[in-house]
Amino acid sequence: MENKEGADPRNEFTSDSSWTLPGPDPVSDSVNYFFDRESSILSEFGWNLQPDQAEEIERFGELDRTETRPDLAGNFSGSQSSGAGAAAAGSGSGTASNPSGSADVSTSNPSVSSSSSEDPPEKSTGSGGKPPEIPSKVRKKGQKRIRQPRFAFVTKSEVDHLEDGYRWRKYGQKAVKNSPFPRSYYRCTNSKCTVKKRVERSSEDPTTVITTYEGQHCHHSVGFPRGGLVSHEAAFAGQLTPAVSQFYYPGVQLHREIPPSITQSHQVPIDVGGSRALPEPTPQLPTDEGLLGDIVPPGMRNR
DNA sequence: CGGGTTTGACCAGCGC
DNA sequence: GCGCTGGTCAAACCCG
Repeated sequence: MENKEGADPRNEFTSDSSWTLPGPDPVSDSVNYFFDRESSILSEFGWNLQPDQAEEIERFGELDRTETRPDLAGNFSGSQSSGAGAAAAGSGSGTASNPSGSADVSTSNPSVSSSSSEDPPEKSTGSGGKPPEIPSKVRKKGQKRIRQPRFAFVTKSEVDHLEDGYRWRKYGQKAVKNSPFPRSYYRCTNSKCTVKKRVERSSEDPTTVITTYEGQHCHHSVGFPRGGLVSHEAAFAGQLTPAVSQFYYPGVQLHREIPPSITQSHQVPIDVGGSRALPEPTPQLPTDEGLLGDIVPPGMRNR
Protein backbone atom coordinates (compact mmCIF):
# COMPACT_ATOMS: atom_id res chain seq x y z
CA MET A 1 0.00 0.00 0.00
CA GLU A 2 2.30 2.61 1.14
CA ASN A 3 4.91 3.36 -1.29
CA LYS A 4 7.57 5.46 0.11
CA GLU A 5 9.31 6.17 -3.06
CA GLY A 6 8.60 8.43 -5.91
CA ALA A 7 6.58 10.29 -3.48
CA ASP A 8 4.74 13.23 -4.73
CA PRO A 9 4.19 15.34 -1.70
CA ARG A 10 1.11 16.75 -3.18
CA ASN A 11 -0.66 13.51 -3.22
CA GLU A 12 -0.68 13.78 0.45
CA PHE A 13 -3.53 16.11 0.07
CA THR A 14 -4.74 15.87 -3.40
CA SER A 15 -5.71 12.38 -2.73
CA ASP A 16 -8.48 13.72 -0.66
CA SER A 17 -10.95 14.95 -3.14
CA SER A 18 -12.97 16.71 -0.59
CA TRP A 19 -10.30 19.05 0.36
CA THR A 20 -10.52 22.61 -0.49
CA LEU A 21 -7.67 24.69 0.50
CA PRO A 22 -7.56 28.36 0.56
CA GLY A 23 -5.27 29.46 -2.09
CA PRO A 24 -4.12 32.58 -3.76
CA ASP A 25 -7.32 33.30 -5.46
CA PRO A 26 -9.73 36.13 -5.11
CA VAL A 27 -11.80 34.29 -2.67
CA SER A 28 -8.99 33.88 -0.29
CA ASP A 29 -9.45 37.47 0.40
CA SER A 30 -10.31 36.18 3.74
CA VAL A 31 -7.50 35.73 6.11
CA ASN A 32 -6.00 32.41 6.71
CA TYR A 33 -3.73 32.37 9.62
CA PHE A 34 -0.81 30.16 9.84
CA PHE A 35 1.33 29.94 12.81
CA ASP A 36 4.92 29.34 12.84
CA ARG A 37 6.84 28.49 15.87
CA GLU A 38 9.97 30.23 14.90
CA SER A 39 8.43 33.44 13.91
CA SER A 40 5.16 32.92 15.62
CA ILE A 41 3.64 34.91 12.92
CA LEU A 42 0.65 34.47 10.90
CA SER A 43 -0.01 35.82 7.60
CA GLU A 44 -2.24 35.49 4.75
CA PHE A 45 -1.39 33.22 2.02
CA GLY A 46 1.42 35.35 1.09
CA TRP A 47 3.02 34.80 4.38
CA ASN A 48 6.37 35.30 5.82
CA LEU A 49 7.17 31.79 6.52
CA GLN A 50 10.21 29.75 6.44
CA PRO A 51 11.09 28.78 2.93
CA ASP A 52 10.14 25.23 3.42
CA GLN A 53 6.88 26.20 4.93
CA ALA A 54 6.09 28.61 2.25
CA GLU A 55 6.79 25.80 -0.05
CA GLU A 56 4.35 23.68 1.74
CA ILE A 57 1.75 26.30 1.60
CA GLU A 58 2.31 26.77 -2.01
CA ARG A 59 1.38 23.24 -2.40
CA PHE A 60 -1.86 24.00 -0.75
CA GLY A 61 -2.47 26.84 -3.04
CA GLU A 62 -1.90 24.62 -5.94
CA LEU A 63 -4.23 22.14 -4.48
CA ASP A 64 -6.82 24.76 -4.24
CA ARG A 65 -6.69 25.22 -7.88
CA THR A 66 -6.98 21.63 -8.67
CA GLU A 67 -9.37 20.56 -6.03
CA THR A 68 -11.91 23.25 -5.89
CA ARG A 69 -15.32 22.29 -4.79
CA PRO A 70 -17.99 24.19 -6.58
CA ASP A 71 -20.52 23.21 -4.06
CA LEU A 72 -18.55 24.68 -1.26
CA ALA A 73 -17.20 27.50 -3.22
CA GLY A 74 -20.57 28.62 -4.25
CA ASN A 75 -21.59 28.44 -0.76
CA PHE A 76 -18.82 30.62 0.17
CA SER A 77 -20.22 33.39 -1.89
CA GLY A 78 -20.53 35.32 1.28
CA SER A 79 -16.81 35.56 1.39
CA GLN A 80 -16.47 38.32 3.86
CA SER A 81 -13.72 40.71 3.48
CA SER A 82 -10.48 39.64 4.98
CA GLY A 83 -10.39 41.59 8.16
CA ALA A 84 -13.99 40.92 8.73
CA GLY A 85 -13.30 37.33 8.23
CA ALA A 86 -10.85 37.15 10.99
CA ALA A 87 -12.86 39.22 13.29
CA ALA A 88 -15.92 37.41 12.30
CA ALA A 89 -14.36 34.17 13.16
CA GLY A 90 -13.65 35.59 16.49
CA SER A 91 -16.93 37.21 17.14
CA GLY A 92 -18.53 34.32 15.52
CA SER A 93 -17.09 32.40 18.31
CA GLY A 94 -19.97 33.78 20.16
CA THR A 95 -21.84 31.12 18.41
CA ALA A 96 -19.02 28.92 19.30
CA SER A 97 -20.19 28.38 22.78
CA ASN A 98 -23.56 28.08 21.32
CA PRO A 99 -24.31 24.45 20.65
CA SER A 100 -26.82 25.16 18.03
CA GLY A 101 -24.37 27.42 16.43
CA SER A 102 -21.75 24.82 16.25
CA ALA A 103 -24.09 22.31 14.89
CA ASP A 104 -24.90 24.79 12.29
CA VAL A 105 -21.84 24.52 10.34
CA SER A 106 -23.84 22.22 8.25
CA THR A 107 -26.22 24.90 7.38
CA SER A 108 -23.35 26.93 6.28
CA ASN A 109 -22.75 24.28 3.75
CA PRO A 110 -26.12 23.14 2.64
CA SER A 111 -24.86 21.33 -0.31
CA VAL A 112 -22.54 19.42 1.81
CA SER A 113 -24.28 18.60 4.92
CA SER A 114 -27.88 19.50 4.85
CA SER A 115 -28.65 15.93 4.26
CA SER A 116 -25.81 14.65 6.26
CA SER A 117 -27.15 16.00 9.44
CA GLU A 118 -29.79 13.40 9.46
CA ASP A 119 -28.10 10.54 7.86
CA PRO A 120 -24.58 10.08 8.94
CA PRO A 121 -22.43 10.48 5.94
CA GLU A 122 -19.54 8.18 6.24
CA LYS A 123 -20.24 5.24 8.32
CA SER A 124 -22.93 4.72 5.84
CA THR A 125 -20.76 2.76 3.53
CA GLY A 126 -20.34 0.34 6.25
CA SER A 127 -17.47 -1.82 5.58
CA GLY A 128 -18.29 -4.42 3.18
CA GLY A 129 -20.09 -7.50 4.16
CA LYS A 130 -21.01 -6.27 7.57
CA PRO A 131 -24.66 -6.71 8.39
CA PRO A 132 -26.42 -3.41 8.25
CA GLU A 133 -27.08 -2.33 11.72
CA ILE A 134 -27.99 1.23 11.42
CA PRO A 135 -29.75 3.02 8.66
CA SER A 136 -26.62 4.90 7.92
CA LYS A 137 -25.06 1.74 6.78
CA VAL A 138 -27.55 1.11 4.09
CA ARG A 139 -26.39 3.91 1.96
CA LYS A 140 -27.82 3.34 -1.43
CA LYS A 141 -25.42 2.41 -4.06
CA GLY A 142 -24.53 5.19 -6.31
CA GLN A 143 -25.28 7.64 -3.62
CA LYS A 144 -22.24 9.70 -3.20
CA ARG A 145 -20.53 9.79 0.07
CA ILE A 146 -21.48 12.98 1.68
CA ARG A 147 -18.74 14.81 3.34
CA GLN A 148 -19.03 17.31 6.02
CA PRO A 149 -16.97 20.42 6.11
CA ARG A 150 -13.43 19.83 7.05
CA PHE A 151 -10.93 21.86 8.85
CA ALA A 152 -7.34 21.06 8.82
CA PHE A 153 -4.60 22.11 11.13
CA VAL A 154 -0.96 21.81 10.59
CA THR A 155 0.56 21.70 13.96
CA LYS A 156 4.13 21.52 14.91
CA SER A 157 4.16 18.95 17.56
CA GLU A 158 5.89 15.86 18.66
CA VAL A 159 2.63 14.47 19.76
CA ASP A 160 0.44 12.96 17.15
CA HIS A 161 -2.86 13.18 18.80
CA LEU A 162 -3.32 16.61 20.17
CA GLU A 163 -5.61 17.25 23.03
CA ASP A 164 -8.50 19.33 21.89
CA GLY A 165 -10.99 19.11 24.66
CA TYR A 166 -13.00 16.32 23.19
CA ARG A 167 -12.80 12.65 23.67
CA TRP A 168 -11.92 10.58 20.69
CA ARG A 169 -11.94 6.94 19.95
CA LYS A 170 -9.57 5.63 17.40
CA TYR A 171 -11.29 3.49 14.87
CA GLY A 172 -8.66 2.94 12.32
CA GLN A 173 -5.20 3.49 11.15
CA LYS A 174 -3.87 3.26 7.70
CA ALA A 175 -0.65 3.63 5.94
CA VAL A 176 -0.84 6.54 3.60
CA LYS A 177 0.59 6.61 0.22
CA ASN A 178 3.71 8.67 -0.10
CA SER A 179 4.06 8.95 3.58
CA PRO A 180 6.05 6.83 5.97
CA PHE A 181 3.67 7.79 8.68
CA PRO A 182 0.32 6.14 9.18
CA ARG A 183 -2.86 8.10 9.34
CA SER A 184 -5.06 7.60 12.32
CA TYR A 185 -8.79 7.91 12.29
CA TYR A 186 -10.67 9.09 15.30
CA ARG A 187 -14.31 9.47 16.03
CA CYS A 188 -15.86 11.51 18.77
CA THR A 189 -16.78 9.21 21.59
CA ASN A 190 -20.10 10.91 21.95
CA SER A 191 -22.46 8.53 20.27
CA LYS A 192 -24.58 11.35 18.98
CA CYS A 193 -21.65 13.17 17.60
CA THR A 194 -20.50 12.27 14.15
CA VAL A 195 -17.40 14.33 14.19
CA LYS A 196 -14.33 12.60 13.00
CA LYS A 197 -10.78 13.55 12.81
CA ARG A 198 -7.78 12.28 11.03
CA VAL A 199 -4.33 12.67 12.30
CA GLU A 200 -1.26 12.19 10.28
CA ARG A 201 2.27 13.33 10.40
CA SER A 202 3.58 15.24 7.50
CA SER A 203 5.90 13.20 5.42
CA GLU A 204 7.81 16.27 4.48
CA ASP A 205 8.19 17.66 7.89
CA PRO A 206 7.86 14.91 10.46
CA THR A 207 7.69 17.50 13.14
CA THR A 208 4.34 18.65 11.96
CA VAL A 209 1.06 16.95 12.51
CA ILE A 210 -1.83 17.40 10.20
CA THR A 211 -5.12 17.15 11.96
CA THR A 212 -8.28 17.20 9.96
CA TYR A 213 -11.62 17.62 11.60
CA GLU A 214 -14.74 16.65 9.83
CA GLY A 215 -18.16 17.61 11.01
CA GLN A 216 -19.38 19.51 13.94
CA HIS A 217 -19.65 18.54 17.54
CA CYS A 218 -23.21 18.54 18.70
CA HIS A 219 -22.14 18.74 22.28
CA HIS A 220 -19.80 20.59 24.48
CA SER A 221 -16.27 19.63 24.90
CA VAL A 222 -15.40 17.67 27.96
CA GLY A 223 -13.29 20.48 29.09
CA PHE A 224 -10.26 22.49 28.31
CA PRO A 225 -7.57 20.63 30.04
CA ARG A 226 -4.69 22.31 28.40
CA GLY A 227 -5.65 25.84 28.51
CA GLY A 228 -4.54 27.77 25.54
CA LEU A 229 -3.65 24.97 23.29
CA VAL A 230 -6.76 23.08 23.86
CA SER A 231 -8.85 26.06 23.44
CA HIS A 232 -7.30 26.53 20.08
CA GLU A 233 -8.00 23.19 18.76
CA ALA A 234 -11.18 22.71 20.57
CA ALA A 235 -12.40 25.96 19.36
CA PHE A 236 -11.66 25.14 15.79
CA ALA A 237 -12.59 21.59 16.09
CA GLY A 238 -15.88 21.98 17.68
CA GLN A 239 -16.88 25.46 18.37
CA LEU A 240 -15.37 27.99 16.16
CA THR A 241 -15.61 26.01 13.07
CA PRO A 242 -19.02 27.27 12.32
CA ALA A 243 -17.84 30.76 12.32
CA VAL A 244 -14.75 29.91 10.52
CA SER A 245 -16.53 27.98 7.92
CA GLN A 246 -18.89 30.76 7.40
CA PHE A 247 -16.40 33.42 7.04
CA TYR A 248 -13.60 31.58 5.54
CA TYR A 249 -13.72 28.51 3.51
CA PRO A 250 -16.51 26.14 4.07
CA GLY A 251 -14.33 23.38 2.95
CA VAL A 252 -11.05 23.33 4.68
CA GLN A 253 -9.15 25.68 6.78
CA LEU A 254 -5.52 25.18 7.07
CA HIS A 255 -3.91 26.65 10.04
CA ARG A 256 -0.38 26.39 10.82
CA GLU A 257 -0.27 26.66 14.48
CA ILE A 258 2.38 25.88 16.91
CA PRO A 259 0.80 25.76 20.26
CA PRO A 260 3.46 26.65 22.71
CA SER A 261 2.19 24.13 25.11
CA ILE A 262 3.03 21.22 22.94
CA THR A 263 6.34 22.16 21.61
CA GLN A 264 9.43 20.71 23.01
CA SER A 265 9.92 23.77 25.07
CA HIS A 266 6.76 23.10 26.88
CA GLN A 267 5.79 19.58 26.33
CA VAL A 268 2.59 18.62 27.97
CA PRO A 269 1.72 15.03 28.43
CA ILE A 270 -1.15 14.59 26.16
CA ASP A 271 -3.97 12.80 27.72
CA VAL A 272 -6.27 11.98 24.92
CA GLY A 273 -9.10 10.66 26.86
CA GLY A 274 -8.40 12.71 29.85
CA SER A 275 -8.82 16.35 29.43
CA ARG A 276 -8.75 17.18 33.01
CA ALA A 277 -5.56 17.94 34.82
CA LEU A 278 -4.60 21.35 33.89
CA PRO A 279 -1.62 22.97 35.45
CA GLU A 280 -3.13 26.33 35.01
CA PRO A 281 -6.85 26.69 34.95
CA THR A 282 -7.41 28.63 31.83
CA PRO A 283 -11.05 28.49 30.97
CA GLN A 284 -10.32 29.90 27.60
CA LEU A 285 -13.83 30.00 26.53
CA PRO A 286 -14.16 31.96 23.40
CA THR A 287 -14.46 35.55 24.16
CA ASP A 288 -15.59 38.15 21.80
CA GLU A 289 -12.40 37.67 20.07
CA GLY A 290 -12.74 34.00 20.24
CA LEU A 291 -9.97 31.83 19.12
CA LEU A 292 -8.28 34.51 17.20
CA GLY A 293 -8.28 36.68 20.18
CA ASP A 294 -6.44 33.97 21.89
CA ILE A 295 -3.90 33.12 19.32
CA VAL A 296 -3.77 35.94 16.93
CA PRO A 297 -2.09 39.06 17.97
CA PRO A 298 -4.57 41.86 17.52
CA GLY A 299 -2.19 43.70 15.39
CA MET A 300 -2.06 40.85 12.99
CA ARG A 301 -5.71 40.37 12.69
CA ASN A 302 -6.90 43.03 10.46
CA ARG A 303 -5.50 42.15 7.16
C1' DC B 1 -15.67 -5.20 33.12
C1' DG B 2 -15.89 -1.26 30.36
C1' DG B 3 -13.68 1.53 27.25
C1' DG B 4 -10.04 2.33 24.08
C1' DT B 5 -6.56 0.55 20.62
C1' DT B 6 -4.78 -2.51 17.10
C1' DT B 7 -5.17 -4.72 12.94
C1' DG B 8 -6.76 -7.15 8.94
C1' DA B 9 -10.39 -7.16 5.73
C1' DC B 10 -13.71 -5.10 2.92
C1' DC B 11 -15.79 -1.67 -0.02
C1' DA B 12 -16.35 2.72 -2.63
C1' DG B 13 -14.41 6.16 -5.33
C1' DC B 14 -11.27 7.73 -8.52
C1' DG B 15 -7.74 7.84 -12.01
C1' DC B 16 -5.63 5.64 -15.79
C1' DG C 1 -12.70 -2.13 -16.80
C1' DC C 2 -9.14 -2.48 -13.64
C1' DG C 3 -6.17 -1.39 -10.05
C1' DC C 4 -4.98 1.60 -6.41
C1' DT C 5 -5.95 4.08 -2.34
C1' DG C 6 -8.66 6.00 1.29
C1' DG C 7 -12.07 5.20 4.70
C1' DT C 8 -14.52 2.22 7.77
C1' DC C 9 -15.78 -1.86 10.29
C1' DA C 10 -15.32 -5.07 13.90
C1' DA C 11 -13.00 -8.91 16.20
C1' DA C 12 -9.31 -9.43 19.12
C1' DC C 13 -6.59 -7.48 22.32
C1' DC C 14 -5.00 -4.30 25.93
C1' DC C 15 -5.36 -1.55 29.97
C1' DG C 16 -7.05 0.72 34.11
